[in-house]
Amino acid sequence: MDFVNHLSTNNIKPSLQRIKIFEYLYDNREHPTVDTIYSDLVSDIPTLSKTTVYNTLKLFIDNGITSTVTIEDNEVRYDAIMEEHAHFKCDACGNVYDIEIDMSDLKFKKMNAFKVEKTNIYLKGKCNKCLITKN
Amino acid sequence: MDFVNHLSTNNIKPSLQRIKIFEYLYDNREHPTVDTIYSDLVSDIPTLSKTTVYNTLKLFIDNGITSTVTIEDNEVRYDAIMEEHAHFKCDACGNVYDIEIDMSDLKFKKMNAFKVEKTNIYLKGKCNKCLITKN
DNA sequence: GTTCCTGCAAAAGCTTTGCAGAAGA
DNA sequence: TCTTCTGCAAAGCTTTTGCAGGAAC
Repeated sequence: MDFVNHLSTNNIKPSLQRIKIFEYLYDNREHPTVDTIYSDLVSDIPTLSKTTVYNTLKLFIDNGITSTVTIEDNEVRYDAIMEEHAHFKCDACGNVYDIEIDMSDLKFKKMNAFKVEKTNIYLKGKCNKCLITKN
Repeated sequence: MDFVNHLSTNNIKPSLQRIKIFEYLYDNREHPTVDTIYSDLVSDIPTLSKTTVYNTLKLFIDNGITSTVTIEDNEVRYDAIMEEHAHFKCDACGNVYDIEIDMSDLKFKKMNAFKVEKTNIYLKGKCNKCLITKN
């Protein structure tokens, strides 16, 4: 993926910090938190600050190239994939996985009067790896 | 509903604060935040503190009679209904509505290896009332 | 009397804001 | 040069913790 071009076409000037942060989000599909993003990138960009990470993520969200994942109450995670999909968090290992979903399967009762613009689906349980390890 | 009995059967000693907080949650289905619960109850119990609201909600959650709703990143809401249902938040008026849902309609791909223990579905859009008002 | 509950005050986190200097066009 | 971006420091919020007094049994 051409990150510079992707940022530019979404009205975001491709500064080094912005490129690196988006690249990180795109490559790390475990839906990192602000803290994780900062910690992992600060070795690469020693002058990086958390403020910039916050600023940049807000910019990405405002321009529609990133979305937030709040599968847990006390942590906000970030996701560079904008196609509709569900998130699954394993209670045991803490990893968050993407789950493909066909939204057309979803049928809600009493919804005729509501205009749904966004659907977020969060699942919790045990992932394959942890189920095998435990048994 | 007999709140005292409901708390007792769930191993929660029914103090005044606990009864009032659960009653409030049960009667106010707009899924209040800690702040709303505190503000609305402090006139009834003048000595009430937010610490107690936090303590009590944590106790309710630990004992399975309340769950959290994090439809928005920056606010945790609370819900006294434990049956599975979806939540719909109206962007316009900010209200959160309960939506009945038949979970058996949900089909996920690639889920054969995962053990799903909890499903949270959050919808956003415009509610009936706001759609009518706007047009 | 012993145990549990409440709530004040302080601490701890996370996120936002203000602003000055740096970088880029 | 002018505009935009970055990042330090401080402020603002929400939530948690420590602890002492109080209530219940």
